[in-house]
Amino acid sequence: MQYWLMKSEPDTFGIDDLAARPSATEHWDGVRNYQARNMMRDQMRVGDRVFFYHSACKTPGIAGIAEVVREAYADHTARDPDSNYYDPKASDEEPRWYMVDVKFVRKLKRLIPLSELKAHPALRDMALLKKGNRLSIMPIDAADWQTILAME
DNA sequence: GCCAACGTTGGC
DNA sequence: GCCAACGTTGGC
Repeated sequence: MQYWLMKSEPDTFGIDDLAARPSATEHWDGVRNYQARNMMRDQMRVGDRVFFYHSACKTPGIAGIAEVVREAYADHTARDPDSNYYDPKASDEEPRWYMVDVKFVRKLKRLIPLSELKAHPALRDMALLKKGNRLSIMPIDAADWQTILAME
């Protein structure tokens, strides 16, 4: 099993929104970065655990835990001209963009802010903390996962 | 295939 | 709202 971190803007879709969905499950549409897409499509498996990260907000940080419940399939928003994520180069034969389904597991006891992650010596090499990193999906080391859970 | 221009992300 | 970092696009 693999651990991941996925970013979302809480003003648009936060951990509470995921929890409120039917079956607490939502498809993770709108990924439009090839590196993120490839990880999602090629490596994410049912049962993988995900840190739900709140980005572009007042206090960015890790808000909760989710679980992958369906592996990559075509992101239909790429075929919808009315969607913000519409991509004219996507087709039914060549979807180009993919999404997975994730299910709410739980919120952390408190949001663990980015500032605390940065301050933790053991997390120095985490991809999330690398300068200029803008990937919306990234793998998390098992050791880092445990370190972060211990910060709750 | 290079690279300048442009758009986006996301912390602050 | 600013701006650094990065990805993508498209002319040549």
